[in-house]
This record gives sequence, C-alpha cells and structure tokens, in this order.
Amino acid sequence: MKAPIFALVDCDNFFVSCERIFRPDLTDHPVVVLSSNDGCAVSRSNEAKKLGIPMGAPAFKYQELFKQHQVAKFSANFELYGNISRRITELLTTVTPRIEIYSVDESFLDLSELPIADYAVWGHSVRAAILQWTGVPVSIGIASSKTLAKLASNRAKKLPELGGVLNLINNPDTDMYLESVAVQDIWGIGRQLAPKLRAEGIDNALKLSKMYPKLAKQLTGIRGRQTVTELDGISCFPITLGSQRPKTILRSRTFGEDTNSSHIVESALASFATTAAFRLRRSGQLAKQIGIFVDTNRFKPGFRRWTKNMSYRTPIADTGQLINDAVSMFGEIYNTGVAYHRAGVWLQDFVPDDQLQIDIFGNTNIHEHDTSQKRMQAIDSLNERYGKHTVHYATQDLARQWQPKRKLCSPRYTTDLNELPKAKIVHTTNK
DNA sequence: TCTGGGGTCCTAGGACCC
DNA sequence: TCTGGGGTCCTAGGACCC
Repeated sequence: MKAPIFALVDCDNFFVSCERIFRPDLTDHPVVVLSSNDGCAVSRSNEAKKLGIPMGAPAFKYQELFKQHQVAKFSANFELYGNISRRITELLTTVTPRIEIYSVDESFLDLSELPIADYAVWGHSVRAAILQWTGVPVSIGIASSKTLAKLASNRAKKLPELGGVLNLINNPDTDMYLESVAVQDIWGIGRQLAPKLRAEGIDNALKLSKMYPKLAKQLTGIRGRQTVTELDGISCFPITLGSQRPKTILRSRTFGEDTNSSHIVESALASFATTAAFRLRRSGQLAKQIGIFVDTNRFKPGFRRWTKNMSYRTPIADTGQLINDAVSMFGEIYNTGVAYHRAGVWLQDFVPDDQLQIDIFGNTNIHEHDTSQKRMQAIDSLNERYGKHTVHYATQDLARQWQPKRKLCSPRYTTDLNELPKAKIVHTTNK
C-alpha cells in the first residue's frame, strides 16, 4: 500500500465568489454575504476582510462601514451556492472518484494512486480548470495528512506568491510553513484548546507537531493527540468515500419578528418538520425520536429555551405524523407571555428504512407503516416533478409571518427558469 | 430596531448490574 | 454511623468544524 497523499480543494470566500459569477462588476469590490434575516456576515471578499469586517460580524453594527466603503451586501442564496457546489464536485469527480465532500465549499481528494509527476503542477491545472468551468477561485493544499493539507491550503490562500496552490510532499520549506501558522488556526484547535497550548509555550504548528503525543493526549484529549500526529506527517484521519447518512437532522430558524402567537410558531414548526422529514426520507432512514425547541432572544436579558422530545416504538418518516407531534409538544410548553424568537425541530436515533424491526410486543402496525411509506413517496415525487410546495400540509399555511427576512437576495440564476441571467446583445457596426 | 444554521465526535458522570 | 469494587450503557454537554 502506498503512503497516503491528500489534496484539499477549498473555495475562496465561497458565497461571495458565487455571487460574483453573475456580477463581474463586483470583482475587486468589497462584498459580504449575510446570514438568515440578514443578520451576520458569513462570507466576505478579501476587500471586505481588509476593511476589518470579521467573520460573523452583526450587520447592524457595521452599517456605517458598509455605507462608507460601498460594500455590496447579499442575503444568503443557498439554492445558488448548492448548485455551484455540485458543479465543482462533479468536476473533481472526473479527476478522481476517491473524493470526500467535506462541506459545501471543500473536498478532500485521495491522490495516493494517481500517476502525478509534479503535485504543484497538477494542483495549478486543477485550479485553472475549476476557475474556467465554474468561475470560482479555489486554493489547493497537498500533503501526507488531512491536517497538513488543510494547513497547506490555508497558506496557499494567504500567500499570493503561491498562486493558490501549495504542495508539502517532499517540500524542503515545510517547517517554515508550519512555523508561520498560529496554533489557533490549525484544523482541530479551537477557542478552548489554543490558550491551553499557548500556556505550554506552543504557539505555532511547528511546535505543536513536535509535542509529545502523551502530553498532547493529556492536555487536549484523543483528537488533539491525533492532530499532533497528523502535523508530524502521519495520517490518522482517512478519507471518507461515498455519501454518509446523517445521524441527526435539525431544522431551525430565527423568526422575521418575535411572536407570541401559537399559530405562527406552529406553522414554523410544521415547516421545519416537513423539511426535516424530507431530508430523512432522502437519506433512506426512519427516526425513533423527534424533538422541538423554542427560544427567546439570546442577546436579551432573561434568555430562555424550552425543549420537548418524544420517542417512537416504531420508527417513522411520515411528515403528517411528525408535524402532529411537533405541534402537540409545543402545545404543552406554549406560554402566551413569551416573545418567541426562534424555533427548531430535530430528528435523531435513525434506522435504515429497509430494516424496520417488528417490536416484540406486537405493536408494529405493518399495514400503517406501508401506507405511510407509499403516501410519502407519492408526495415526494409530485413535489419533485411539479415544484417544492405542490403538495403540502395545511398547518404550514396557518401563518407564514415567521419567515426570516431576505431583503438583499440575488436571483436564483441557475435553478429557476424565471430568474436566469439576462444577456444583453450589443450591435456593433463596422464603418 | 437589528446578532445564522447545521453538523460530528468525545468525555464525564449517573444509572444500573453483579 | 459504618456500609466495595468494577463493569457497561446511556445521556447531556463540551468542543470542534463549516
């Protein structure tokens, strides 16, 4: 077996880059993409970063700066980003089928078995192909472990002279690159572990790579020890091929406005249960547990959260049943005096939908289960064919007022025929 | 006035059992 | 008032990620 070699392909400022595909006028211009309710900056162009807008910056605190520098703002348009993301991973799949889609904007590739003479040259050609075919700039890191590949792509992003690609395989400058990465910027080292390590005098990746594994385990737990080993060039985290089935599914939103209306909250919960159940069915699973939560505003004094959950003897994926249970659980905790700010539905404790166990007390109603499965299949295929909300449950319609605000949303350029980009034909005449 | 959403894995401690 | 030791399983919460 050959020594493992990984590439991490990481899109630059992904959401901003997606918006720029259709707005070339915004190249070199500061751009931010805002979260739900246009609340926080969740993606920033390099120009916006230079203005000092941090990740997660609350938009209302930066309005002045936005105005002063004419920062272009967009509400997050996940249909667009999801579509661009799929185009990129399809392209990468033609490079090698041994790919792990790590997130919407990052994929690991296993290069061990590929006949590549020069990894840096290979990286630059992949980068150029993605830019040409999708318009999205990426950074590529190549190394013998995932953690080092992450670190390499981070350097490739930050150091312009690298042209977006850094290979650390047999690279004599590896120690220099490790030394230039602060301990809190290492994959797997977060807000809690970084100060602990700094207190031990370990403030960069090179020092961490030389830490005694025993001490690392003691100080940072098993994952921290593995991170140390990975930085030392020995792979601990293998590539995960194929699509993984989720272990929990959560759907939640902050409301457009706080509300104390039970109808509005019920309508929101019904929508969350619907999308969660659809995701559950698409993953080929049934759930044994459903839970709900409702929150007040966490930034206001007296913040509170209420939760409720229930288990099913026979696991289900039936939207109607899940809506019913979500709404009735809310009925048990509803309080007319509360300003509800946010709510959510989660599903967990899954089993594959082809392995329904008959419980020993004879409580499993196979007939009801089969009827439900067929009903759901019919609804899903109608909605796939004729559009998302063709068939839905009435509870969702009781009130739509809970929906978050998205005042600055770009068109769904690539996924809705009515919102295609318009081309302007310019006639030129030769004299 | 205005502060996102969706995940995974690990660990400590309690419940329970022998 | 004293009243073992060890194992497993489960769960809540912590820490991390994008």
